[in-house]
Amino acid sequence: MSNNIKLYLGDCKTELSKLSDNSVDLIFTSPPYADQRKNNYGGVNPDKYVEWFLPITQELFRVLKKDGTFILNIKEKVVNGERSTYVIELILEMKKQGWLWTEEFIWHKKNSYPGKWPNRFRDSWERLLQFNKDKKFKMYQDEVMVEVGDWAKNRLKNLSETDKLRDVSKVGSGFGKNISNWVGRNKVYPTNVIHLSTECNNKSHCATFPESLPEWFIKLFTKPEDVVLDPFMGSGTTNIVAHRMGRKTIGIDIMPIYYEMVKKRFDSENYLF
Amino acid sequence: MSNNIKLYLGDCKTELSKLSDNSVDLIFTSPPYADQRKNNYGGVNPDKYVEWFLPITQELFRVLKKDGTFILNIKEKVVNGERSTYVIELILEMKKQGWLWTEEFIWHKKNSYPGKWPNRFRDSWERLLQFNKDKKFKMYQDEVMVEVGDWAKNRLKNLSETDKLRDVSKVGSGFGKNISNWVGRNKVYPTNVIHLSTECNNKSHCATFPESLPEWFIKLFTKPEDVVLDPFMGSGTTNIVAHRMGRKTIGIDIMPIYYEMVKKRFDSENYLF
DNA sequence: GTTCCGCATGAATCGATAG
DNA sequence: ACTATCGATTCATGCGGAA
Repeated sequence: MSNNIKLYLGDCKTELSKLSDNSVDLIFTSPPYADQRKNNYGGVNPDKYVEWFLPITQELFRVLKKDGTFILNIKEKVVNGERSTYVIELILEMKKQGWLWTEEFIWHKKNSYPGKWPNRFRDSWERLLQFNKDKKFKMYQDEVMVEVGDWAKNRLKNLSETDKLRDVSKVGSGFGKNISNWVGRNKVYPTNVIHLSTECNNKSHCATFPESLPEWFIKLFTKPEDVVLDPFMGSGTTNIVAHRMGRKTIGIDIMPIYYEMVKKRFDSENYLF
Repeated sequence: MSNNIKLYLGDCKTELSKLSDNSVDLIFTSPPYADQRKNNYGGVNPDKYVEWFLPITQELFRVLKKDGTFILNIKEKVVNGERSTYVIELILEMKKQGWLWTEEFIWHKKNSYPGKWPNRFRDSWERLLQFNKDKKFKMYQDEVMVEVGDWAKNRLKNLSETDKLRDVSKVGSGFGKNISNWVGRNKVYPTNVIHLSTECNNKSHCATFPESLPEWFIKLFTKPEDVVLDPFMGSGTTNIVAHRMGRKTIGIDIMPIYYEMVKKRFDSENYLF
């Protein structure tokens, strides 16, 4: 097996204990949501979810480097007509473990699950919670710049001298001070809203998120040779993408079927194994 | 003053006590964010925010009709590099008051202004928390339908007779039975992600949200003659829009300057006052 | 080669029915 | 009463075969 790919079959918490302290640059994972994917994972009751997850986040805290980042993709389900609170309770409990809740990205799932109900629309977004161990963390913003949108083209092309010179926007928009820096650029930094569709085609391995989702965060928070961990590997999207991007990667899953599937996927992509 | 418009100058909690129980159909508001708008409201310390807000949500619970809805536009601020937790703590405390946290809409601010920070991107979304007193609440979904995506335009325009007549999809795709229902349809229900641009004119009153934001929720949760309340009126966007849409409206603000401004805005739109 | 069309597939949710 | 299962509902996407 290549030293750059490490796959573990077993309980997440147990397998994590085999990893060294401060050895991981980025944790990107999508744990089984409460009561979802029952067929594969047995399901976790919403009431027990926080209690079940906290020992794992404790281990993740240990293995993450001081300047590393933990991105948690999660969404609370509707129970009895109401949104469950296990996600927000989890945030509060993780803070007690020492985690800093630094940001919340929104993943807008353009092709959300269809359906119609008398008092609810389709749920078409998920949380990408960012946690860190320290206020200073590695972030390579230039790696994820995007083509400038039309609004900026229009907004900037007729910029008045007043606009360019004023120090602070009167309305506190944050546009004022450095506005002239933006003229002539065609790339801008993205926002904390990510628009992607899910990919679930006729393939045997149906990922819960598209490859471009971990790709975006791997570019943003790691450099080649850095270590990317997914403690709930599933079909291995995070690991495959990380490896393709020249990062080292670690994957853990309790289901033999997923463990074997990911091994096969690496083989089929002609990676040493 | 028209009986359809009631504006109160004073402390939110005090003024709310003048309203009858179960008399409001929709509460739509954007309270002063913690430590923000210091000049206008004196600012509320993030640590004290929940404590400060809970007596108000208690009164709001009292005045809201059993089948009414409370939409709370709020976003936690970043303090010392970390997201504050007062919003999620507020949700948990409001549940203890009897509120149901039924949904969380995302307002994607499409034209949030550029800016650069070393470890943070532009924040281009806000929470719109939906609370209800009862699982059964009024919701007029048909009022907010949107244009169908391209897929339907292409697929359905030349629907074959076989498609129109077949009872059950041969392969059980789940779409077969009622596919003929789609012929001629060009509107679909929206999702819980709302895409709107911010409006911020150079006027002295810079609205915290565009008119289309309260408009969307007023359409969704009320009918003409229903009562729409904004206990943190500010520049009065909610009230103006509600009145324009034939709803009764109640606005409260502690700042005389806002109170007078909203009165003037109603006057300038030639409403009886 | 391109475009068009059939089709399967979703981290879903509600209400009714069954144990 | 309380939980488990099932059918009905809905729409964006990419694949693959056909025109």
